[in-house]
Amino acid sequence: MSVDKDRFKELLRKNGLKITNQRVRVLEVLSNSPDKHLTAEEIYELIKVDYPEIGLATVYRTIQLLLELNLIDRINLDDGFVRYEIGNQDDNPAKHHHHHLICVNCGKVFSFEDDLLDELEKRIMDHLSFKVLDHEVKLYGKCKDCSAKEKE
Amino acid sequence: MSVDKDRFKELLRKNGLKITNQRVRVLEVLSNSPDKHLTAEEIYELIKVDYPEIGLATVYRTIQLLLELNLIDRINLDDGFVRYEIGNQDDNPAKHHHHHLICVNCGKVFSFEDDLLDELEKRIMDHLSFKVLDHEVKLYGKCKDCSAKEKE
DNA sequence: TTGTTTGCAAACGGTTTGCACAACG
DNA sequence: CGTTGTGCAAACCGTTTGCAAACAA
Repeated sequence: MSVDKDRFKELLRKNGLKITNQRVRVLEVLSNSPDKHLTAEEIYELIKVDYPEIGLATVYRTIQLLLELNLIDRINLDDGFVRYEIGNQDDNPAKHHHHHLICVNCGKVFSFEDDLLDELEKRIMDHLSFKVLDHEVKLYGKCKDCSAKEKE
Repeated sequence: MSVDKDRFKELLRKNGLKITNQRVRVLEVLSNSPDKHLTAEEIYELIKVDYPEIGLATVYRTIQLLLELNLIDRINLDDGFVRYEIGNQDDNPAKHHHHHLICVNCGKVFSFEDDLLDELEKRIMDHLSFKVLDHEVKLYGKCKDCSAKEKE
């Protein structure tokens, strides 16, 4: 997380952008809750606890910035909110977003890694001449807990 | 398409819903342009050509209805519009949505079928005890035409 | 200092909703 | 006829934007 922050500051400098308290705090909140899939509003509320002066618009603008710098990923669960999570730690761009399991019962989101899609991408490349650069996979179903509860 | 319409009318009747011109027309437009991934606004405009009295709110309400009846699928390309397309013709619910290839250059959307995900789902079931019911896969990349143009 | 960034509030835009009228069954 | 569906316009709500003040470099 401290590593993140340094990389972030360097990235800002490199792009002629200023290092502000607000920007650092947005990144911090996302770094400190990986796998939480926070909405803009949630990020805003979390920062406000220690830094009440921040504005929601700034959070949105910073999220935009972090997306452009490839530091965070956007997830859309089609529930009316766009969510964000800290991206891959390594520098390799355009590589291996993880996938999401969404419980249709309790709404919880689980992440997982799998390289099975590599083969799918190869197949598409061959059959359709479509060069796959990135992918997004969402699986909907019932999580362990909800399945268990159902049996009662 | 005429088959669709009959099945639709039957479904409406079965659920105590009324068969209206507006409902039939929304289904018709979607049936007549499979693989077009129309937005609500586009559906509205298409119907207005022959039926100018229709209201946009009715289109939205009918889309909602068609989703609940499992006759259409929702696709979100994260471009600010939700899109809709006619669903699987066969009656089998919760089975085999196709996947989407989205060209990051020209925005065109291609559909394809692949059952490779079945294995992925099995793997998840085993490892995470998560029961997968449905999935959504989006692959972003460059289509044949855009790749070709780039070489010039 | 000086150009970038921020907070505020107003605007935006796709979607939903309340209501009186229309029309399916 | 009674109940469901429709069109219209207003409301909604997450997100974006314009602008003057605040601040990093």
